[in-house]
Amino acid sequence: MPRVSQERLDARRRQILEAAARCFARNGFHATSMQDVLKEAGLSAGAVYRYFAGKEELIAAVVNEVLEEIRSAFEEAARTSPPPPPNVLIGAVLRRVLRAKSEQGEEWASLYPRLMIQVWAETLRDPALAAVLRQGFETVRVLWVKIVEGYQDAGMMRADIPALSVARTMVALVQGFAAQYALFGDVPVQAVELGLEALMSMGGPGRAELSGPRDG
Amino acid sequence: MPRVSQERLDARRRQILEAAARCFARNGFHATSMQDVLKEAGLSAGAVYRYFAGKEELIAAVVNEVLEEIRSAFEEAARTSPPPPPNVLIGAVLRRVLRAKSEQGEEWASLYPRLMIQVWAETLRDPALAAVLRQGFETVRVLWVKIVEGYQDAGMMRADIPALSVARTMVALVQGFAAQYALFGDVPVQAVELGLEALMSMGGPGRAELSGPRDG
DNA sequence: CTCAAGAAAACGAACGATCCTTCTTTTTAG
DNA sequence: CTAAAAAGAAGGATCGTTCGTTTTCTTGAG
Repeated sequence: MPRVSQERLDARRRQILEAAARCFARNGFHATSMQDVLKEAGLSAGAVYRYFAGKEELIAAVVNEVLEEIRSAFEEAARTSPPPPPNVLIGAVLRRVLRAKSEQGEEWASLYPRLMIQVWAETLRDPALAAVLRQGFETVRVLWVKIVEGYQDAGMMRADIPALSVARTMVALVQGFAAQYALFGDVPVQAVELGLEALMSMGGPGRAELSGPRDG
Repeated sequence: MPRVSQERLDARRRQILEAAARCFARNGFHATSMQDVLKEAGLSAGAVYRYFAGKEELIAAVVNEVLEEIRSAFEEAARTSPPPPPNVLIGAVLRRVLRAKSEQGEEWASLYPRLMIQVWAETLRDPALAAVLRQGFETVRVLWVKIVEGYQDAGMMRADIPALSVARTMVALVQGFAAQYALFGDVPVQAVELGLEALMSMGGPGRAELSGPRDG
């Protein structure tokens, strides 16, 4: 049985996957050709097609890895006990995603944020992927809703606002900052942490006077 | 001079542009073929190529329209006097972008959010577009920094945090919510407004005790 | 008002290029 | 030495674009 060792197979597979991920992060799924991936991986077509049935499967593999990474970042941050305030929580998720370069030490810090945007774009044209993403966000939201309810029960936050809305807002903040990071790169995570902290310091504008910066 | 009337030419051009926008929002820039656009517009290749030199120019035109729309949404909201609190400001931007369907009454409410994501994806592979986007966000941030400084000067917000960080955070919130809207569709703008209002009610967690949900 | 003339606008088949994939051959590992 | 793994040229399909032809629309004369 002259087959090659299993770790060698796994290594080849990961080599291809990471090369594809770099290409996709650079040019998107549909603007990168198979030959781009082959060149980036330093392999031939025959080699790659032994590990992946086609381009779609390659895309799916990268997408799944990205989603798994992001989902786990949200969940790990949510597992922190006691639950940190929102700005710290959001900072933790972002740092986790940014730090998660390739499995090995890798160059590009914004690889996952970039891939995340590509995944979003792909989600718009693939209902099945949209369902997966929806499910993932649902899971995360459930976790974060509990944390928000914790804030409210402890009297740290107004309790007359649905926790779901707050959780969605916090997730949106993570998404938006990650997008900024992917697009412009030069944004420290501390900026959101501080920015949200400042917003949190504004105190509820009561229920009636939303528009007056001063009251008379 | 038997040329056709100018409005007819403009109408054709917009017909093509809107058809392309719908296709791009549905499938992304590089996964939609020219024939997809031709079919959506109900025109032939010869007709389309009389108005646009090629696919790249078509993409550029759609991209510019999207960026213009979003930029103006940010700027119009910033022009409100007196400056509303952050949650209202953000809500205004989002409602403006969501309401801006096609020039004419159109079907898809999430057309611009969808295109925005496609534009982000394209930005990752086009440095020139990245520069344009960076410039646009820079302009918006300047406007919003002034508003934030207004909050701080009025004593509504902690003044020891850079206004730039707060502005970036608010923009990130808009971006993130728009992304959620494009991806899942079923999110009312009110959710962010309320969510941020709740976050604003948390009161600054001081400088030392960030982790304790209760104090002893 | 009718109608023909001419130019612009639209058509759509066809071309070269590129894409993804396959398959035979060569190399490599056990 | 053998079978798996990798190579790389070739095939079929699709892409963006061009270009010769047809249709449409404006204009000016009758």
